[in-house]
Amino acid sequence: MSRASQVSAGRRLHHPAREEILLESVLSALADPVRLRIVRTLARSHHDMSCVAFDLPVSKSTSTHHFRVLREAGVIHQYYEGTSRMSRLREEDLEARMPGLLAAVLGAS
Amino acid sequence: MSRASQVSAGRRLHHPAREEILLESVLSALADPVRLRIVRTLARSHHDMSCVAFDLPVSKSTSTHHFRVLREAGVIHQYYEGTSRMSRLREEDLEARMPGLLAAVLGAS
DNA sequence: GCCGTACTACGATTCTTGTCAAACTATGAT
DNA sequence: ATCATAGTTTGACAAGAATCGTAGTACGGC
Repeated sequence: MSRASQVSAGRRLHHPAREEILLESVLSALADPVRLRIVRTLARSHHDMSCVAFDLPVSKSTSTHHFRVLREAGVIHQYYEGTSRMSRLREEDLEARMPGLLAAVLGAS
Repeated sequence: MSRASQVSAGRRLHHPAREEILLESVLSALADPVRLRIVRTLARSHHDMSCVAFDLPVSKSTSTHHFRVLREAGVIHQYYEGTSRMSRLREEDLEARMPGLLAAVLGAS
């Protein structure tokens, strides 16, 4: 395979465009305790985080699953940096599509 | 059975107290299309509605199920009026527990 | 090239959820 | 008492979601 491919097979990450982010998908994504924890941690940290930095109470493969759900719902953006996969909240996109939602979720008890 | 029981057996409705309303349960409750529709309809109507008034695309028993999920999550309050079961949004309780959430959900595209 | 780290993909399992139909209960009207 | 209306309950089923372990891939360093 040519060197033209910047990212090797199996390393492409799908993200919905801003307009494709759906309320229901976001709500489902946030309705899980593990994923809520990920989102809260990301919001507190103020910088992108690799998956290992989260210390989640589930196995690695389950972690991967939850990050994928968040990414495909449009809640987080992920990109590779070396062997790590970095995550950050898509705050602006979420604010544009459902104003106040993220703040309300993060602010709730 | 004595006349002391105001509401006959099988007609008692459990509602969580305000402090018992949990973010995760509310998010799960709102993450379903049928239930979101119920909530939006209630929010628009500005008065309590009986279940029949919703015209949902599901069977009666499925309706019952969805109203129960909303009630047990603390999203709606229900009470009997004749043979009807009336519903209303618990807007104040939701606002107290997770400020801005309901507005954000209702306001989203 | 080889190794370790970080993550992915697959398959299996188990749990939960949405759905329905059928039978039942409660209420109000006749 | 009978009936119609409105909703409940139960039991079943299918689909989906969360979980795991194992095996695999990608990258960086040696």
